[in-house]
Amino acid sequence: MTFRLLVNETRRVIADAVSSMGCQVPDFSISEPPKEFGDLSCNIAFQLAKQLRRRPFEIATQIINIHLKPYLEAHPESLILSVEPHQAGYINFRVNYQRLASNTLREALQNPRYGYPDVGKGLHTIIEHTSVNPNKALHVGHMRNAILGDTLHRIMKATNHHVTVLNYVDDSGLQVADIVVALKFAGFAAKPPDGVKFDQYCGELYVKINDIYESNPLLAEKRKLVLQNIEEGKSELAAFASEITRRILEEQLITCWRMKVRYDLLNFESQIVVSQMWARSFELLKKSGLAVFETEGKNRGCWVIKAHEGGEDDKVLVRSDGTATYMAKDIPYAAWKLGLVEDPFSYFRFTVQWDGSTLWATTLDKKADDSIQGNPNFNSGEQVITIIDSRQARLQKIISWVLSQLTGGSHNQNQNQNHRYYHLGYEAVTLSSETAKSLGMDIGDKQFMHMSGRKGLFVNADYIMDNLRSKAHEEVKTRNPSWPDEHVQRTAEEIAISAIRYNMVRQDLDKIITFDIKESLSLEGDTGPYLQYAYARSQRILEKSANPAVYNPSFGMEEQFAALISEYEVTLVKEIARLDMVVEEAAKSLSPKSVARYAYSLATVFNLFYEKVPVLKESDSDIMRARLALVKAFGLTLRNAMALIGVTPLEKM
RNA sequence: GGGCCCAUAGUUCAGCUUGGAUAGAAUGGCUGCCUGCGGAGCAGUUGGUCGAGGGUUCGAGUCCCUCUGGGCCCGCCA
Repeated sequence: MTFRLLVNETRRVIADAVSSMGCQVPDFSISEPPKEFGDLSCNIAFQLAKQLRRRPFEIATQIINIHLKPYLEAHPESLILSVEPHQAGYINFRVNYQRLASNTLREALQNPRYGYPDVGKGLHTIIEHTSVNPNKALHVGHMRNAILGDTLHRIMKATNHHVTVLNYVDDSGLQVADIVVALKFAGFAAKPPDGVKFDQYCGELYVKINDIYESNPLLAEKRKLVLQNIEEGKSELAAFASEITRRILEEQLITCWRMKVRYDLLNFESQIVVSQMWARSFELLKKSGLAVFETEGKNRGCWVIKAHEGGEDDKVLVRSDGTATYMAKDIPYAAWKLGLVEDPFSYFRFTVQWDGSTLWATTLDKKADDSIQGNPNFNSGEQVITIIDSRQARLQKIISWVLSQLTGGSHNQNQNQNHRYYHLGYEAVTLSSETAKSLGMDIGDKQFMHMSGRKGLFVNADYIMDNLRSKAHEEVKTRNPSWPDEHVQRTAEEIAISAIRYNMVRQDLDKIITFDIKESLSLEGDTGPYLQYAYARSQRILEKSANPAVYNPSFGMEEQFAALISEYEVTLVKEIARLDMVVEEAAKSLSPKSVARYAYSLATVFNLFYEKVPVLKESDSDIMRARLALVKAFGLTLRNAMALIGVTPLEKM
């Protein structure tokens, strides 16, 4: 909190100074300079140089002498200690470090929600992620989606958004029919071999049956029959299909929960289809003039969305035979998320998840409704974020535009702040040349290969987690030979999950992740376990300190924080002070990676402190107490940052 | 043909939204540091025409334009 206070004060003081000089206040930045120049730095003099036709250094000197120094004299309570001009033209500030340390550490020690600013003010935010077709097991590409979505959910929740997480289940498509054909008509065993999860088994059948279609037109015919049955929804085949998708879905959820991902609601496509939501949405589109019936041209007889910007084509919504296209089917769901159509669903408790929360599911059976007491209010989001890979960007852009028209705002100008639909896209996870080779694909000179579920070219999510766990198991075992194996297993699993979660969020969304099985096994350097290790180290110090009460803030030891003056302590305090600004930025710009970056940086700064500054071996007991408080505050801060990215704090590892 | 994204050290990436002080990590290679609060760590060293060219600016990795290379998208499929 306090770093923000410092920045705010600095910004305000400078703006006041400039306007009292009779100048227009231009855009200027407050940033952290290389440390020899101070704690904060301002470029205002550069920005004014042109307007005033004078050298930046002169301007900086004038601002300081005439305005800033008198301000500091008049305000001894300021967080700013001193201010200096630099030849180059910067205005450099030094912070009143004792004040910063005491404010920061007190806050970090006392506030369990330290670093979680109220950005959302309760804004209802709907996040959809995962949404894997229920015909296969998750692969590493799905992991990126689920982990990204879950991390975003954690960040939004921490910043006081009222978050609802949706997982969309497309249970009525061709991919589902394929599994039914494989099990019913192609002679594959109904049960997977021992040790193979049902979703994984079906994923294999999906590959095989698609191969078989090419040489067996009879089965291809069966596929059409099955699809028809599924869509009509009454037959025994349809019941079988829904049984299969439910079983696959349950297996997929086990994998997701293993990654510490959670949801609030499952939406089933089949129910959206029969709920009449499409018909209602279509009425809305017609009424608003967004859907246009074509009487001539290549789309004659279709309802289309007209192109509204360059480079786009008209988009067919309803074919000339009256059926809705794929994109059209997404509109009612999106409209439902925003509360633009009446909610046709009842809700029932599907199951309880790993974190104790209830996972709900939609149903059209009113008698099955569990939601009478305390209506969960899943839809009508004020802000809707849909996480799908960037290949869908074009369609999502159209949907987003259509919805912005329906809510009466201009999407681009955010005129309607209360109904916002965002597509959060991210680049693909591809396989490295080495990993592709291990799957039997030689890709020659290419750097990477795109995965394909249908061709069987993918790396299974559970396989990766198992691999990581066994690697972590070895490491834990050698370091803790006396631990019971069950405890080693549990710890190894936590390390594995943290490693993969960190790995999936640490880089930017628009960067392709080239997944390499061997590289993914790293537990050193810029990884999740690095954070856990720094945390565990801090906890060992606290555990070994003779009197745990020494870091209790109620001892009135704030003045003692002034003893934390080595550059390592100062750097650590300043890093701790930054968390809430980082989290705010992450929530506003939907940027999970910023939190990962920060956590890594915080852990690095602590490791440096750990190396250079003795705590338990310090002979001055006042200084030791202050350092213990710093270590405690660090641990709490890192823990809060790790919680946002789903990296588990471990006492020992 | 049209649209979107990427290009920074051998490799994987920060930094670009909001231009500013010697471009930072990790990893790999080489070298040190455990009778010391946990060596999953720390330190040193190696390694960069910030894809190319132009422009704007007092100042460009960052903004604009062009080009090159790579990826994705553009159906009355889903």
